[in-house]
Amino acid sequence: MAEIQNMTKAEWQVMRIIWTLGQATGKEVIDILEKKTTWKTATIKTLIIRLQKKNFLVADESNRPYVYKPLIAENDAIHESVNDLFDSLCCMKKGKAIGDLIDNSDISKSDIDDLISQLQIKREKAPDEVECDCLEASL
Amino acid sequence: MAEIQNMTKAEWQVMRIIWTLGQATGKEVIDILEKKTTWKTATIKTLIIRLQKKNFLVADESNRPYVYKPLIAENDAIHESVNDLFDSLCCMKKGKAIGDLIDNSDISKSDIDDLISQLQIKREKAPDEVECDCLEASL
DNA sequence: TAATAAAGATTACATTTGTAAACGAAGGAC
DNA sequence: GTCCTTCGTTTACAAATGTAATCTTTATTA
Repeated sequence: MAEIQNMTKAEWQVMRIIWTLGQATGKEVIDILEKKTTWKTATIKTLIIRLQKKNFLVADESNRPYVYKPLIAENDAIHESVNDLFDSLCCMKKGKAIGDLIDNSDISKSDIDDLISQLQIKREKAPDEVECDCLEASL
Repeated sequence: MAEIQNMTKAEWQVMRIIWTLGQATGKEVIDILEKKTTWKTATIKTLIIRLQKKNFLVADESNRPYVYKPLIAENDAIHESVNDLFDSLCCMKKGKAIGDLIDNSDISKSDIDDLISQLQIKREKAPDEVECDCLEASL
């Protein structure tokens, strides 16, 4: 039970809108995504339906048009997907990968401050070396 | 030309081995992955073939057994895939997402030091706020 | 050199994903 | 109340992916 499926990139775009608005009708999602993408209405409808099947969205059907609400918090979804990707990286490379992300992301001063203090604390117990695990049995 | 395809998670496991070894025969890859996974030999062979078709691997066929070599550097592949994921996140959330990754990754002291100084430099020009772009046309 | 083992190539098939058209039901306009 | 327009549901279909068996060629060994 509690089928863990994953969200595709296309589905993710739909979720972003609903997360940001808190909830949304199909039309709201469609209007926004037709500006952001080249997708047809029908495509977006399909994505909404798939998100419901995957239990990422639920429709409030008490009124029409239906109002869709997220069943997963944006932060949780981000946590899942980012860590899922990092799980498949060589653990020796993760530090540099994070550096690469920092390079390529806009981050606010206050977030930067948080990251710096987080790193300072982490540093105390950090190992001198992280060993590559690419050839080991585990996955 | 220069078809940009992406590496699936399964394919990524194959590449990790070849990156780590520098190059490898099919048998080497198979031996390692049969320990790490439940995949059958045939499955792993398929993955190797697909990686060749996608131009991530090339086989040196001058001798048998063939020796497979990467056509993309591990760091470049990591760069591609992490940034590709981050591209679809709400830009306001990226700082916290990085914090989450730091929490969940083992990072060596020296990598942490590098990250801290990188952040200190970045801080100078960092904005006070990063605006959410989830509803904007752009993608 | 005939038999066997190993390595590589071909084929297979279900599921997921991208992308969308067509169809049916509800609500609004006349 | 009938007609049109939304909105939601069903169906469609190709490409990618996970997962693997089988066939063929090369190498090894008796």
